[in-house]
Amino acid sequence: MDNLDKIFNSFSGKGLFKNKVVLQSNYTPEIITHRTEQMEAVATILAPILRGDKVSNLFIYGKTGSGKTLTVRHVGSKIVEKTKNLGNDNLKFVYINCKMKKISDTEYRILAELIHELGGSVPATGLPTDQVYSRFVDLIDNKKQIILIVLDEIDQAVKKISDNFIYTLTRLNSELKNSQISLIGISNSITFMDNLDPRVRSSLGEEELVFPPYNALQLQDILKERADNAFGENILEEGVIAKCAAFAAREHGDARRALDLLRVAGELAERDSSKKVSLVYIDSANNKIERDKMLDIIESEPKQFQLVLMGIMALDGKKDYESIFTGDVYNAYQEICNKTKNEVLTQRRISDILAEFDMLGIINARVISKGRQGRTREIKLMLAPNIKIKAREILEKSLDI
DNA sequence: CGAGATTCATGTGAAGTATACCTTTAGGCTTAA
DNA sequence: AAGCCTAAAGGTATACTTCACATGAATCTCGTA
Repeated sequence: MDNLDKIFNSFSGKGLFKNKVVLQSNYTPEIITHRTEQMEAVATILAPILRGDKVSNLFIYGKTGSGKTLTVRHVGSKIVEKTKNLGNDNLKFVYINCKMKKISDTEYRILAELIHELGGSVPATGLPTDQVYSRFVDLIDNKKQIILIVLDEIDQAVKKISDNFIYTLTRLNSELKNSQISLIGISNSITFMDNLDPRVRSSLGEEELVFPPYNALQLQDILKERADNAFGENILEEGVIAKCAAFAAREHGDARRALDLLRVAGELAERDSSKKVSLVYIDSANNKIERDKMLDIIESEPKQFQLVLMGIMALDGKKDYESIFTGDVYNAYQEICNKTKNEVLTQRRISDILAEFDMLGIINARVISKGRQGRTREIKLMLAPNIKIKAREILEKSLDI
């Protein structure tokens, strides 16, 4: 039997999964475990919508994977359903994730996305921003309705743009004759509100809600709940769920992470044509997730960013480099540009690119002063060895080296 | 020997430039009555 | 005459450049004990 047969066989038999969708991150379960309190709180705040009243703006904190998005969407869709049952269609529920790079990292794009979600359309660029606002107003204000806008990862948006975007949005209410806008902001940084314009803070923070992270036991409950649907009988080895929960609990109780772990572990086991998901698969799953995330980021980076990264990788690990400095990176980068016939950018720009890599966690850079030898960034490549190799392959392929 | 002054290599902010799109508008051409 | 197409004019976003100034500790300088 050759390898292909083996691969196909492992898929043709009944796999380990009964229903894999349940473990995917965009799946919305019917029952949301350990979040009843928060759901009720959100519901209470949103309830006035049923009487057609405007509701307070809501602000929600909580670490990633603490069920914020899930809860809000769930309550949102319930309330939309409810209003429909009451014979109204005067509620629009719009969910926007400000972090998805393609969609929204400028005021313009968020607005465009908003309009798009509401059934309108705007070009990707070109209009004066205030024109876009007036289009938005036109679109909304043609009848009496309530617009409930959820801005997920709002801290990202504010960081990239500025907080008067939110201010404008809240102020829009005074321009609207018929409809009303309510905002729900979701953020995973607790400190986010602190450095906000006071006016914005007071208008956005009319109601606040904190989602505490799940602890390991709660994570276990969530995992069990879903694993029952996702896997067949007796597929999971004893302690698998506990281990997933423990891993995720270590990462500030990230439920999404826990589910991913379980799913990937299942996939790996299946690929091995194992009959069971055993504990070791969780470790490999953990590595794989880490790696895939990084490699995805690297692959989708623009060309110049990749060139810079290539420069860093060329220096990384060389004996004569105790630590890497901006100037070294710039030289290596120039060399690579010349070799690959790419345009060479200024050092100023490279400085910004390095700062962005730092944000992404691909490198760790800190500004140090070397006295007479001036000031510079001390750069460390933060990729695990096995990732480095893969990353290099990806870069070479994409840069055509 | 110690306090300031210097200095280096870059960080960082502001403002400007080039390019790629977008809308609006006006003029010219086609078309149908 | 109405309708349609096209090109020019006037905007914006994005990625980058240019210019100018800010930094902060090792090192130098020089007065003093």
